[in-house]
Amino acid sequence: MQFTRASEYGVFGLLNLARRGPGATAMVEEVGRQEAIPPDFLAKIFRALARAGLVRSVRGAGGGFTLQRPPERITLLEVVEAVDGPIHLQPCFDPSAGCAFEAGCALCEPFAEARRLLRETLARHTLAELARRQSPRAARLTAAHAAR
Amino acid sequence: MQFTRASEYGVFGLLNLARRGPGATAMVEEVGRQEAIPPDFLAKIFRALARAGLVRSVRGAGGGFTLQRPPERITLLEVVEAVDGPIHLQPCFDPSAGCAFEAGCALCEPFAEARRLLRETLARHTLAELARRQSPRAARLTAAHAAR
DNA sequence: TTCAAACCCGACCGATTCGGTCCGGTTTGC
DNA sequence: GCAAACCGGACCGAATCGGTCGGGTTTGAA
Repeated sequence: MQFTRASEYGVFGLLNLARRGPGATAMVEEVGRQEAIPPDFLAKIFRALARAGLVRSVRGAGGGFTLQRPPERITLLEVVEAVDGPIHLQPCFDPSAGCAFEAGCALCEPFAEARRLLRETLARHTLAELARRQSPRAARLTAAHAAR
Repeated sequence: MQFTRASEYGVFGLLNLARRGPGATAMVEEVGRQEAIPPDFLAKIFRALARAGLVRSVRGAGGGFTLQRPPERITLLEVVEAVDGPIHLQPCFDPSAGCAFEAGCALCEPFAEARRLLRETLARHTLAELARRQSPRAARLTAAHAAR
């Protein structure tokens, strides 16, 4: 019952872009280094974010990634769903599985409610808000390491 | 981002017990048949529920399982956490993993909030309430099958 | 006292997902 | 035309999921 590391990395990656200010472009390599995320993996994640329209890719030399929208208009929910796919708490909520919301299933309602609340909560937080109190991950990691 | 089938089965299994009335004992085999759950798998799940104190096992001939508490005092949250383990939305919330709630991590707060809400929502629903509108799963499945 | 019913524990298994890595291809700026 | 950067997808080892199975223990009843 967890989100994946990929979606977490996705958030960190986008926050890194957000901190650079409006319209800034950065390479995956650099973002990955600063956030302590394997660059090849982050590249894959950014491609998913690009497909979801959260980020724009600029190909060729001097290229990189830019936020497609201002960070106050990108929510945590959008990021995690772009990377992990839509949130379904129950196997049977996934339409590709067979459940079909059987009539008389008492579980559907509570889980649907929980799902709605979870998504609303994540949707309330924007990248702009998070960026305000988020330092680069690599710096935090070395700080934590030093503290031991 | 889902609960497992095992926790879903756990709820169905306990609801089956609840519908039998206070103090009733039933064998895994029978519950499994009525709820269309592989009995060996359900047995494993019931053992987890027994370890969590939600259910009491009676060994030997004529044995089976009984609810350890009245169904109005068993919540959905307890059942799913007994089977799936505690809910952690982020990898880093799991103390066995390495994260340690690094200072400056903007993600911790929103995810902690989401987790709290999710758990509260699941905790609001009791087996008694669910049982009131829950028919056995096998019956629902054959009904759904017939409808096609 | 013996037998069978029922749970207990843990090993195992195939399929899928996770977390990454890598490689060949394409686009672009210089 | 060359190098920089993204693109797509194949691949890989480890872990998890959804079960299954076999052998052991407890218990009631004949």
